[in-house]
Amino acid sequence: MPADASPRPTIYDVAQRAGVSKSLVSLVLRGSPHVSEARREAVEAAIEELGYRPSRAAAALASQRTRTVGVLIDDFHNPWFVELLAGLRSVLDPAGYTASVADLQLDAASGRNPVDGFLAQHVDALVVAAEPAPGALDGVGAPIVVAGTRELGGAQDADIVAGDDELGARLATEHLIGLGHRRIGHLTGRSGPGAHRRRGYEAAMAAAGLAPAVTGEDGGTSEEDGYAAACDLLDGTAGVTAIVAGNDVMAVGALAALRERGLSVPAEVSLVGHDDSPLAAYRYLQLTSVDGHSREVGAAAARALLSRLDHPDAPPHRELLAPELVVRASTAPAASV
Amino acid sequence: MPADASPRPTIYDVAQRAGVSKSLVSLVLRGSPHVSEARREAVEAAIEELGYRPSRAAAALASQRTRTVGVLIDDFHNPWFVELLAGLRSVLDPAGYTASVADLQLDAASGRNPVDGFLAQHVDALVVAAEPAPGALDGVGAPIVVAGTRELGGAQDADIVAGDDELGARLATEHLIGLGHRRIGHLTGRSGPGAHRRRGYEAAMAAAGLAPAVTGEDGGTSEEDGYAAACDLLDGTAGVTAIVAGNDVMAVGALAALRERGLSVPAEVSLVGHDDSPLAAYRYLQLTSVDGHSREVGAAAARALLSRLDHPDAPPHRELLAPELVVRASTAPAASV
DNA sequence: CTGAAAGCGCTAACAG
DNA sequence: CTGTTAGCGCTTTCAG
Repeated sequence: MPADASPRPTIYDVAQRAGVSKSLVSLVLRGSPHVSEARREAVEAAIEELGYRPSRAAAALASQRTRTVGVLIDDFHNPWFVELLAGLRSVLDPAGYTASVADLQLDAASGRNPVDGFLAQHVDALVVAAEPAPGALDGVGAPIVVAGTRELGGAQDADIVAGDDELGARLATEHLIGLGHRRIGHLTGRSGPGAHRRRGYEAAMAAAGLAPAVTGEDGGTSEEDGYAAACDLLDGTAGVTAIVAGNDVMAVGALAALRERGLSVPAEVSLVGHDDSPLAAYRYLQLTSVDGHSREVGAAAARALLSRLDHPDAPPHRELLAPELVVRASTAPAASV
Repeated sequence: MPADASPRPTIYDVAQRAGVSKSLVSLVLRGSPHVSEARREAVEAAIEELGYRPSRAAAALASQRTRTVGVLIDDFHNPWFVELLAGLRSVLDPAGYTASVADLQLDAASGRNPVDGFLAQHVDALVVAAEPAPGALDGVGAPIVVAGTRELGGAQDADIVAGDDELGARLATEHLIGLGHRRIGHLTGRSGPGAHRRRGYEAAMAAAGLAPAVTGEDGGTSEEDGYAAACDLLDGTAGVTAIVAGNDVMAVGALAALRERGLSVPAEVSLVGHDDSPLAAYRYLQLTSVDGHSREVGAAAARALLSRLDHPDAPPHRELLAPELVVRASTAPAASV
């Protein structure tokens, strides 16, 4: 008999070793309550001794479900997704689901369609934490929950869980107004959250009877874009004493623009970021920022997903979580002139 | 024609629609050359019309290989992995392999063992871009390549591809020495790369006949740790005019410590980071940093993986890529006293 | 509660 | 080049 290299033990081997039938092993694996204690232990012992690991592929094929949910991230470079993912997993894991993550940018770079990948993988559901191209989600059979953003790429019946970006920007702006600032600018950029944040800023300004000043509408949301938008703002509008940036990275860009012009933060100009990323907490930056509670958003999205899986025909679930302003050292009362 | 709900089309449906046998469809899928042009087109048309997607699960089960490689990341918060992953995928994708990514931190948080997950998934190989706990890699049947670090968690026969951290730190230190600095400190931290970087720093200092000053050996490698180590260095060693930080994030921590002490960068103290992360390139920071070429490391690791898959018994492959110093605005000639 | 039997959708080894 | 034949390892009826 040829010495087989390492024939992975199968459920069959486990059954034999434990002296039971394969079905019983399968039941134990799935945690069925209809198994006697003695047999369960025998099976578990056999599994342990053999180093047996159930084959996902076989299980998926037989059960027609993978217990895997695909998570679509926009860009691994934007650390925003980490907390979101942690939140998702905090409820998906205990429920026995596995998260499979893909990055839109990376997939685009290799000319792949991540949605196709997930479909080939037979994911049971999709979490979209990105703004997919319109139509990219068409024909996905699985349930979809859009997390962290409110743009559904044509998936009209998708569930949505996101932070209330509009409210977040309003909080930031009101904080500045409360500190006595009157000429407050906003750095925006092309993106779903960006549009909502801008609206929040404008609403707060209008409510206080102040004139809005927005720059960056034609740009993106990177550090570079933040720098450019801040330059436009500072050079175009006189007497700005406070800035609401579209996100933390843009705020760091603004910091450079301010320093270039000899304006100190927060003595001369106050600055608020958005996302409360690790960046904002760095001692060297100490950015006041809006915490969107992404972790909670992730957890809520996962709960929505689970309930959708149970009730495929329930009406779309739409949930907006309230953000919170984290005040650090980049904002201060307006200098009394 | 009855409107079928959505029984995913199978290879069988495709065959029928194209008027060929299932085997032929399978051949087309695998891109076999032994198929006539006409039939290939018929099959492709049928696939298109039906919206057919091959089932990974079935393919994996039947072929006993998943064409998937598991990639173990240390922490999604550390953006270092993004380029590494991009490099990996740039060669894995064209070869028909899929990368499945797991984060050690996240998995630990949910009490999961990522290696187990990959094994259950039947990955064909493992890329370890992290420092796994000793023994965590025991009993993995699949080939392992350690990427980006040189610590093999007990996987003695693993292939290794990494940046030459020792050389990187030497380059950084020599750059500073070349600028006329004599009292140069180093901020280290507990980590594999950290140890190598420290050695590089010490070697360069010794070669120049300078006394080393290292702090942070008991800490980690975060911004906070960098701040603490910098405080220790500045308060413990008089006249430091340059600092080699263990990484960029630590360098940002050091920036805070320097500012606290009224020391300006680079006029009074020069600072070098490591990793050339996006952080270093921010206009507001402009950190001179060591670029480890992670993208290239990733690509090389993937190549090593592919060749290992072809030659399971080849001797271990060990490859160290040379890093490069990126000079920005945080370093300047030592003030002539 | 347990065992037997029938596939899930695909690949692979052959014989036409 | 094509069709047939077996399974891959597991879940799932369905009888015992």
